[in-house]
Amino acid sequence: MSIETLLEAARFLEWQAQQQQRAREEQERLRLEQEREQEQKKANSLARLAHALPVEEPRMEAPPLPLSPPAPPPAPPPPLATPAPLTVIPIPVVTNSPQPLPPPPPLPPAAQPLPLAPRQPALVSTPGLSIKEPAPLPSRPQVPTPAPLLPDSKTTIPPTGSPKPLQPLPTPILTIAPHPGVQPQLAPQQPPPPTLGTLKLAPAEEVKSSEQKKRPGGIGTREVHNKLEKNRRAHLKECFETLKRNIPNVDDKKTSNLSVLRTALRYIQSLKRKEKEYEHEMERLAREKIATQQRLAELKHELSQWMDVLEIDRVLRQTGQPEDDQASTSTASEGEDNIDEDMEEDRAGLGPPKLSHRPQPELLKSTLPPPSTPAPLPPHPHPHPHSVALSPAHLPVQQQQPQQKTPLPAPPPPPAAPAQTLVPAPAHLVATAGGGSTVIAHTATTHASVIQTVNHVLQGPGGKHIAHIAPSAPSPAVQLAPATPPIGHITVHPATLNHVAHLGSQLPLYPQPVAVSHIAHTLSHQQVNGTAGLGPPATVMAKPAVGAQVVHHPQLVGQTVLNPVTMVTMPSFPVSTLKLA
DNA sequence: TCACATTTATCGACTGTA
DNA sequence: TACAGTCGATAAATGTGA
Repeated sequence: MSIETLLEAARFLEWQAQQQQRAREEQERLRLEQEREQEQKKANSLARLAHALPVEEPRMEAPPLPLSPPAPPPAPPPPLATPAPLTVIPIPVVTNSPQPLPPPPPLPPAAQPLPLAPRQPALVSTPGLSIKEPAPLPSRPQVPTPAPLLPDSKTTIPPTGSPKPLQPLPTPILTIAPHPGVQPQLAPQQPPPPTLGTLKLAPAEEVKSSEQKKRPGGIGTREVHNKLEKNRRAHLKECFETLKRNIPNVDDKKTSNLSVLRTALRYIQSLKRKEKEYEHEMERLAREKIATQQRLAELKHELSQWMDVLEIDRVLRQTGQPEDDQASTSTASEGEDNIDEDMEEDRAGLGPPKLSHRPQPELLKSTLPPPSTPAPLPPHPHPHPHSVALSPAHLPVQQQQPQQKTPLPAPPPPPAAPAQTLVPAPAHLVATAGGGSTVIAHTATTHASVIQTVNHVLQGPGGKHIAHIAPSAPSPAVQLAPATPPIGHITVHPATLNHVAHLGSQLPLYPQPVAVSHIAHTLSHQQVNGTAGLGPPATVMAKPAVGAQVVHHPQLVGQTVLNPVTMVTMPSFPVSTLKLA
């Protein structure tokens, strides 16, 4: 059992390779046979036809049909393809031969009323000759077409095992129909060429055997059985040879069947091992591919974020450059002159009508991240420059400022500020973010602490300058950007503060006085960057919402305020986003 | 030439299928 | 139940190396 299975398995593997070779051989042989038959035909004159018409005609017809067309060149290709079928066919041929024979017309003359006559030739001829010659003819045309090994192998297996397979063969191919009748005839002709050792039986003996065979329990059955057994052994031998051919490094003749089986077993096992190895390799490569793709996606995502940041910076620089000059570029060295200028600027920037003209989109755009990338910023591995401004690290700098109390003059309510002063200064903040201005942005819930910090820095007499920012509700900034998504980072511009102050005065949202403290004109970018000397004394402007107010902190005059402080109330957003302690 | 191994042939029994 | 096919046992034939 196991041996056969192994044998078949190995045969299947090899069968493909051998098919072509055998097909060629078979093709050539078929050609030779056809030619021979044709020659014989020709040799046999029409006169002979009278006697042998029945016998010869079938021969001629049968072979010619399949062979004639291929004979020139074509015949070989299809039939040749199936070597295995050859082995298979033989067995079926024998079995079938008896049955098909009776029907054919040629038989009647030679054979008696009994079917014995027809059977004998078929039986005798088929066993020996049929095994290789007759079978190949019909089978080849069929097999070649089904190129795939499996089908062939399957076909081959059943035929060998039982006659039934033969029937399928004839059915599929027209050639088969003639085949059964022809085979018996072919057998007699081919016996000489076949060279199969099986043909020991003389025709006469065959006849006897057939007759006896018909007798129940007679010798004929024994002979038939022997023939069948011989065919079976031949087929088995063929299979071993096929298997041997498919096994590499096997001597053609010095290996016994047993050694062939052992070698085949080892070979199959090695192939299985290789297959597993390749599968594992494929799995590994697949995993690597997935990991690489994930990494690529991450890098792309990161790159896109950076591109967004760079784009924002670029826009800010383009739009905020003037503001830098006006607001942050001013230095303490400019002295109180700057204060006046700032005041004027602030006043100019507070104009409500101007506010409407103010390019809010730019402001929003500069101050707020694009809607598309709102959330990512906080978690972003690389903190945005703006976020640096929020870093609490800046607060100490402010706290280090001299704590001098300065009376806060009550400035008159700021007139409507021109829109020009509202130039968004995010660029300024960005530029100075590294070590410059500090923007204190906070929500309503956190602003108090910020204010305290500022007050601490600006501790003035009476603390009148303390800014008070509306605790809740949308801040002016929010109003500026009502539809803005949650803010990931905050950028504040003095001009915005102006807006805040102004809006705070106008909007009823803040019943309480709203003030924005802005410490500006401390250091220019250059100063911050160390490219310029200390500027004029710092000034602190407190701009109460109700009645724009600029608070001048003389205590900061002459002080180097590295981090201009601006405070603004931002729309509420997760406290976690605030980096302020 | 002999011993051994392998292959081939034969026989009987068994199994599966129509 | 008959038939076809398979399998195991046995003997004969064949091939090969000492």
